[in-house]
Amino acid sequence: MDDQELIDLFRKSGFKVTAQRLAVGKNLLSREDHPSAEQIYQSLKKEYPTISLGTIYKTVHLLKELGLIQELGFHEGSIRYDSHRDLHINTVCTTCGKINDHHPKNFQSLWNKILSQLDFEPTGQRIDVYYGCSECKNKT
Amino acid sequence: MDDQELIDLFRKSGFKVTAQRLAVGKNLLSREDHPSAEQIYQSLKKEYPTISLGTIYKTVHLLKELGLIQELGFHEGSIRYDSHRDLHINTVCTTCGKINDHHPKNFQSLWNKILSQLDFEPTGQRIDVYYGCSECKNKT
DNA sequence: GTAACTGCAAACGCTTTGCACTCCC
DNA sequence: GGGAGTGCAAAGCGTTTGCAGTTAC
Repeated sequence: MDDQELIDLFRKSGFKVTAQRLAVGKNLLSREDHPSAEQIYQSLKKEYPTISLGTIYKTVHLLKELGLIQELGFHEGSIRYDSHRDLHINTVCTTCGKINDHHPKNFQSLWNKILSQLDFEPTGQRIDVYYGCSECKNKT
Repeated sequence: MDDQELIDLFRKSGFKVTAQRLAVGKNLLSREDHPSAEQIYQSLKKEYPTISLGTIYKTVHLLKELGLIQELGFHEGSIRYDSHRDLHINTVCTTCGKINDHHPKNFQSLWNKILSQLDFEPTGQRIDVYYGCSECKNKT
């Protein structure tokens, strides 16, 4: 999704286009990790020194309403934001908390086989796999 | 897991056996839903009027350390506890928040096919499927 | 011009922590 | 008897809310 599509989406949905919204939207759509609100805030406040954490939260909720991102809650109390709405696995390092997307081969067809046995129509999913990443293992 | 096994597990791991720990453990292992700490507290305070929410949290962390339960964080900020450590899908109603376990046929073998493509050894997983349950749909 | 948005700070809710008292072993 | 565990209340922390000032359109 390029800048213009994002602008059009905001307008089409009846929301004003502001520098802050574009910044948060572009940031989230471009990064591969799954940042927390605080991390988004940190990475934007150099370019937008007056942006506030409150605005990050409000914008992130807006992006979620628009279907652009998914919220992933973790038990340490933090929420991470995932802009990749296609079917994928989140690989989560249980030590450092690093999260990455993963797309196994034939994943869609295998997943469909699993879903075909449910007696309802799913509206979405969240699939996490936990492990210890190589960097964390090497520290021991 | 019966009461004696739970008692033995506490002892074997070097923890004292108290009425509160047994109550929380038995409650969590016996129920099919995935309660929050508050829900566990509510269901126990009739029988144990002096039990505190703090003790629920401490006990739940202990049970997690012992590998008896899994913590599921959700973006509404709540944490739910799941005692079913075997491979399963959590079906989550996005309206009322109801969670149930689901065991599709051949799930283990399909899941193994997916995992075989990862380049690391997973330590666990969390699989949620979101939907609108029939009760919530009927309300509209 | 005006309704929506931002930034700030206070409020919120769930979870954790500290500590004196209690109870298991 | 002694150290681990409980219960209470206060503190912590990420998130939400309220509102005066600002900005998109």
